[in-house]
Amino acid sequence: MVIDMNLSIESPLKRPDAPSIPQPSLRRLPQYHHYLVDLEAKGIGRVSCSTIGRDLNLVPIQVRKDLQYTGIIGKPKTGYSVTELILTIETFLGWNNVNEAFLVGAGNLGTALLGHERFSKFGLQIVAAFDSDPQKAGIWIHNKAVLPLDKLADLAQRMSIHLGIITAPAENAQTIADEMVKGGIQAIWNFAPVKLNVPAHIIVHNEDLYSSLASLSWKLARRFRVPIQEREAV
Amino acid sequence: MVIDMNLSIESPLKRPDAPSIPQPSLRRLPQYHHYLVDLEAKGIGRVSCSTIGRDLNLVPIQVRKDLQYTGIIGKPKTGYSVTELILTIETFLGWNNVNEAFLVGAGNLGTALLGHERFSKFGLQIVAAFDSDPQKAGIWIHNKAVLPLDKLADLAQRMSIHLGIITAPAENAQTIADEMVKGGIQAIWNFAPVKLNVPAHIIVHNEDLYSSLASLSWKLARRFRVPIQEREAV
DNA sequence: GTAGATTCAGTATATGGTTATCGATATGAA
DNA sequence: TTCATATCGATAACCATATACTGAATCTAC
Ligand SMILES: NC(=O)c1ccc[n+]([C@@H]2O[C@H](COP(=O)([O-])OP(=O)(O)OC[C@H]3O[C@@H](n4cnc5c(N)ncnc54)[C@H](O)[C@@H]3O)[C@@H](O)[C@H]2O)c1
Ligand SMILES: NC(=O)c1ccc[n+]([C@@H]2O[C@H](COP(=O)([O-])OP(=O)(O)OC[C@H]3O[C@@H](n4cnc5c(N)ncnc54)[C@H](O)[C@@H]3O)[C@@H](O)[C@H]2O)c1
Repeated sequence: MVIDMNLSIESPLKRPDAPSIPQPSLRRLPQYHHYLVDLEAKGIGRVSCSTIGRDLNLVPIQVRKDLQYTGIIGKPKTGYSVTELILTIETFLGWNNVNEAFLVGAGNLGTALLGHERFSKFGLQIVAAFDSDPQKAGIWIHNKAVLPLDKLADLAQRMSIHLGIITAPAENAQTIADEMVKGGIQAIWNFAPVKLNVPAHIIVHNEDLYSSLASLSWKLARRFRVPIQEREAV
Repeated sequence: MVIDMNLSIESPLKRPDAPSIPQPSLRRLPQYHHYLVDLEAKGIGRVSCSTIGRDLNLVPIQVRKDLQYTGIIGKPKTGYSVTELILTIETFLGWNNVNEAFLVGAGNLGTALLGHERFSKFGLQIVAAFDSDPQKAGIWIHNKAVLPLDKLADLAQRMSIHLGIITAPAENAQTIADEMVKGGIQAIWNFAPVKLNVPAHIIVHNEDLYSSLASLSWKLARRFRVPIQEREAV
């Protein structure tokens, strides 16, 4: 199983396919992309790592390193073509090709994701939702059909869906993952805070908001608990 | 500004307060917590790093390292007391104290967060929402009042709110952050995919779903693009 | 056209986090 | 009690990533 929990919980037991780009760099690319799209909208044609670094609070060298992984080549003194750079990043990330996805768990979070049209700009197309709640099966949310869960495996197979999104309660996530695997889904974006047991070839990407919350609340707690001078010294 | 973008975009220009615990370890703690709560519910009283590692797909040594940061002390041969460990993690993360928060942007994502009661288990209490849309100001979402944005600064000050959550469109995020700072808010959980400019002492934690999506779609793209043998070799 | 400044690419070093090793200690069986 | 085993805590080695350095390329200004 290719686990990647927010960069931090990649299974150290086995690393079958070490990435050709560091995870941190990979995760910075969308930042650059967003920034570059802004630049392009402003009519700016070329940009250097120094400029990007200044605007995004990163050291220029790191920016250059990150961009190098995408294969872009820049010109000394002038930097990179903004348009070319955007395209290179999009190609590198596979944002030019559409990934059709099924979402399971049409609750609070699921509804939010279903309603997020911008995902389509980044190659993500949620084509249908599934829910075990009979009240929800049959309704439409943000123009997407909500179907009963037992239809998933068959449909995924017939529609060649490769990506599954889990936004159901943690206790049901494993069952849902099993169903997805049965349907031939290759990758799972898991918003439930549990470790999924899936076959080795399945890509699992855990999106754990509690991890973030932990980081945030720790910092906040430290701020109000620890005296200033001690905080600086740590 | 203490920037932490998903572990990966911490500003390298200045590191005023290096953490006494590595970010990855910090982000793993909620995992352990979740797992331990399960164990406790099953009536299991003691647990070792080996067991945790086996169940969570981590090497035991890493588990031990992570737990050591919290200050817990275990007993050789038997491991740690589950209850004590849970309490230690909660205390370490500040989950015992309540963080009251304001949320700005009562749209898709904002509504999902407002409806997530489990946050209260982890010390996060969203007490009110704000929205610039006059249609939304005045209504209630998940039992939380939605107020006009211009009330934020004053209310934050009077209620001593220290945490702000931004779930508004990217283009308005900066304005909202400014307003939060004006209201004396100390930390911002930012779901909009932009870099915020705030004073140095403000903690900013960016939650960038697009980063995750990038990581996921890159892996997926690579899987379908790159031949197997090449993939293994990288 | 040349000097100087800037930035790129490639290589090297430093840092921080992960993994391994070692001795110490608690438990349970002989 | 004594021995075998599992696990802890601390220290050390290792690896991935971040940062620094070097030389070449390009532009601007004179
Ligand atoms: N909402 C948030 O802000 C938030 C924050 C952090 C984490 N999460 C996580 O996201 C997940 C979903 O959260 P939510 O707030 O949307 O919950 P929710 O209760 O609003 O929605 C869950 C949905 O999943 C459906 N469901 C339950 N079991 C199912 C099954 N076996 N198959 C298909 N559908 C099933 C339910 O009918 C419901 O519609 C949870 O795991 C939660 O921990 C949510
Ligand atoms: N919904 C998702 O699944 C998702 C996924 C990834 C990222 N995001 C990000 O989260 C943010 C919100 O997304 P969303 O889907 O909830 O958008 P949304 O359009 O549904 O909601 C945005 C809300 O913010 C309000 N708003 C706009 N300007 C405001 C201002 N100046 N002050 C206060 N409120 C204001 C709007 O009235 C609206 O209610 C965006 O930045 C988006 O990029 C959302």
